[in-house]
Amino acid sequence: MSQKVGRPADPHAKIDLLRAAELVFVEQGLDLAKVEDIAARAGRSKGAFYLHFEHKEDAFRQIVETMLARLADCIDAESAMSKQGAAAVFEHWLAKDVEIFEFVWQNRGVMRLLLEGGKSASFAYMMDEFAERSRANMIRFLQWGIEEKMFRVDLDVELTSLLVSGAYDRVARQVVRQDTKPDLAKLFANVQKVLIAGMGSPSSARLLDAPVSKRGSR
Amino acid sequence: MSQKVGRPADPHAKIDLLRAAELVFVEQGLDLAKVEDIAARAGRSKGAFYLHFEHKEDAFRQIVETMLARLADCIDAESAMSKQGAAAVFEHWLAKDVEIFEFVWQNRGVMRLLLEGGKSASFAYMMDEFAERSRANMIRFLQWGIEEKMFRVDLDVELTSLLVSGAYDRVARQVVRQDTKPDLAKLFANVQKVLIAGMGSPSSARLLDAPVSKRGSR
Amino acid sequence: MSQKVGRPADPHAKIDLLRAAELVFVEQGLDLAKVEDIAARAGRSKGAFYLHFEHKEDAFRQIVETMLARLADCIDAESAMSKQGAAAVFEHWLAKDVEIFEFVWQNRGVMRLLLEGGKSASFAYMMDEFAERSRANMIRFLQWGIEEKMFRVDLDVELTSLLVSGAYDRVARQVVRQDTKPDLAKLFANVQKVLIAGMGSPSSARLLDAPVSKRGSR
Amino acid sequence: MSQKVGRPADPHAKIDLLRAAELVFVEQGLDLAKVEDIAARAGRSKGAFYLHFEHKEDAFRQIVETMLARLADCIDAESAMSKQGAAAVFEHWLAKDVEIFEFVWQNRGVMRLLLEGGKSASFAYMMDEFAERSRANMIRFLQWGIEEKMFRVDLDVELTSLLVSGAYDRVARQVVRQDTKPDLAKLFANVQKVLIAGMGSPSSARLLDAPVSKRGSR
DNA sequence: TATGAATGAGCGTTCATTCAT
DNA sequence: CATGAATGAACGCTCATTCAT
Repeated sequence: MSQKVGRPADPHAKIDLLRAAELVFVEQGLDLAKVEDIAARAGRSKGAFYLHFEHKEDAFRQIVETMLARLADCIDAESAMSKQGAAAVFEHWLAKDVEIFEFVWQNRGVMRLLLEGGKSASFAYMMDEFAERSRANMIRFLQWGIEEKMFRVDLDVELTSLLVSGAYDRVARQVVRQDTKPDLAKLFANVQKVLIAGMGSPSSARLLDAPVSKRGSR
Repeated sequence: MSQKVGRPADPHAKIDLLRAAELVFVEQGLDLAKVEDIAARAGRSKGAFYLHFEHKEDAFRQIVETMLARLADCIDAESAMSKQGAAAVFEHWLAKDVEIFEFVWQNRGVMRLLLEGGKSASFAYMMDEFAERSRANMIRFLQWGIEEKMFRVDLDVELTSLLVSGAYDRVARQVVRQDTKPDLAKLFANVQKVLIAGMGSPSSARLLDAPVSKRGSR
Repeated sequence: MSQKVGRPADPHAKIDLLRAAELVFVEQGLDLAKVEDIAARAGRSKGAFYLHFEHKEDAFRQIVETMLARLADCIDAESAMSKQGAAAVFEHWLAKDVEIFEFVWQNRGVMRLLLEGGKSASFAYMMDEFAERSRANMIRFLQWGIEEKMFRVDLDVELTSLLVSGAYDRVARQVVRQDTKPDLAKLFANVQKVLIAGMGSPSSARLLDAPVSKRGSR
Repeated sequence: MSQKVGRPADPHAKIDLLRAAELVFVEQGLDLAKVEDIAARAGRSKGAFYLHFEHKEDAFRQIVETMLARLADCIDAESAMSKQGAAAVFEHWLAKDVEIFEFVWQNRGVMRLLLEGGKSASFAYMMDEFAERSRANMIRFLQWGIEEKMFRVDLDVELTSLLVSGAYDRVARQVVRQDTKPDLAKLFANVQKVLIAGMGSPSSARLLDAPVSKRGSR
């Protein structure tokens, strides 16, 4: 039954290495990170690193993919679109934002790496794919919201999705740099307000409906 | 005071080198760019490069700083705040956006490098500084706009400036990747509309004014 | 005296490993062969390898030494010198050649490795020792053959042994590369003919007896 | 006229490196030779090595190719086949051998490397090609010699060329190992004698003409 | 000033060998 | 005896920077 199994694999080895790798990648970026540093930080040998990863990029990919997959789960799951009534939708949307950014905060090391471009050419595609996916998500949501009369009928969906995801992006960048966890509930309640109501006062908003050429005719 | 001016070397050398460096940095990223390539592209020698720059990063810094300085000029110059009336302000704001993004488009190579993290560590700080500065600018503008009743009195200035600059950021990222120049005037007219009016339909907007606890009419 | 014999491990282990090692060495050469490959091919562990061999080179040496020892046995055994009459000697010599090259053919993998330099430094000495030994053998044979009037009395024994062993060497190299077994009997009958009769026509041979200075009848 | 040429290339650099490389390759074989050793022996930096060679193998190839090309020139030039009369041919052949082995002696370092298999898998092909070429040369010579009645009419050309080139090979191996230059003229006069006259006494030679089955019928 | 040859630190990866189980 | 995880020395090659001319 019991196979001769030799020195049993240290079950912490890979985890230690991944953790150390995350730290080093975050600090140095993929290209500048030294495998030796990673191994040393994990209290392992360089050889141990190559026992668990094909090469440096492999470790990076594993870290990033794992995190993005979990984030994607978080984002996709149970859409606000099933809710009845604007209030419920907004409430759910808010809760979702809080949940997502909770995750972002927990993983702020890698998230920061990703948001700042991976500091490396060859992995931008991961972030791009993810961004594409999120934006597609948002476009569906906006279209549904328009049909539900929750959003303005004349909303430019493409552009809005771009602006909104940009806005979230920046919030994420801000959050991942914070040393203390911000009050996410409050933060996103406000974000929602700004997004939904816009910046303009009622009079300003009305102004925009006039064609550009007429505006200056004060 | 320097008596001996003489022939100050080939006055084009540095310019040639900077131009070549920009191309190579954009193509390869800071880390992967080879000084030799830069020199060759400039039709100069490697030695000449070190006659004009301390080291590779120095050239990069000069390129980026120059560009950001010009962009900052573009942004700061003659503020919308001097205008009378919302319409005029919006018009000026729009013109400004177009102008800025015209510049961004012209310099999309380096801009892209910056926006995507330089494909390199350690230069994020430049972008950060620039972003900080732009955001300060925007905060001033928002505050002024609120006083002028152009923007909602209850606008969260800090947060809005964050969201808006994030939105612009993303638009910039989109623009620098395009192969053909987008219609900036149209683009930013729409951006303005979304920003000012928000996403929500009137009823939605009203809803947000109620305290969270009251929203669910359940 | 060792009291505890017990079960002396798997008695096949070393044999399996040697067999596998031979295959891998032949395929990859000493330097490029990986201990891991050898172990895997033998269906054993890397540790097992080091239980039986000091190090990689040790296994290689054992393989080669074993083979050369068997080949030496083959060569030394029951010399032609005991035969009566040139015909019997030649016949025996031929039979011996065939036997030896039969062995060479059977072990062409390792033989090739050796003949072509082991694809590796530092093992030439084995081949050298073996060659030295064969040549000594041949020198004795030549001297005996001269005494027996089988070979020319003026034969330069040293040189001839060199040339003949070189010739055999080359035949061996040729044989170990073949994909199908050559007709050894025919091959070595011809070899014998050439060696004994030389290349020259009778007139040419006579010519050589004249001193160099006299040859040109000019 | 005079171009700015920077630090002029040290004209000895490549030569020094080639010489050093030759030594190191001869001592260690291609695989075990360290670029660092080569550079150090040449009194140059590692970088200098890569200034002149693509990679280690490139240097090896240059050394070997250069030498084989010169040797091939030596071998091909002005064939014995143009001579009239066996005496003249043999004389020329002898002179040629001496010339070739003079060259071999001069280049005994690399020659030894080659003859012993390059101690490396990947360059055997060079030696093979060369050997093929030499043998083809010899086959032509043997055929011509047979027509000219210089060689026995029943000579097995294929086999003889193999044996003879093997014999020369071994002589070469012997020569390149010597510490003092052997008397090549004397050596090859003897080689010629053995090759032409064979080893056998006249009676032995006659014996071989009988079919194998009849030999033992004394 | 300008050149480009020369330098050498630096790093990813392999694999023979060791050793805890 | 066996196992196979762990170790770390070793090395080819690159390229930023220096320096002789």
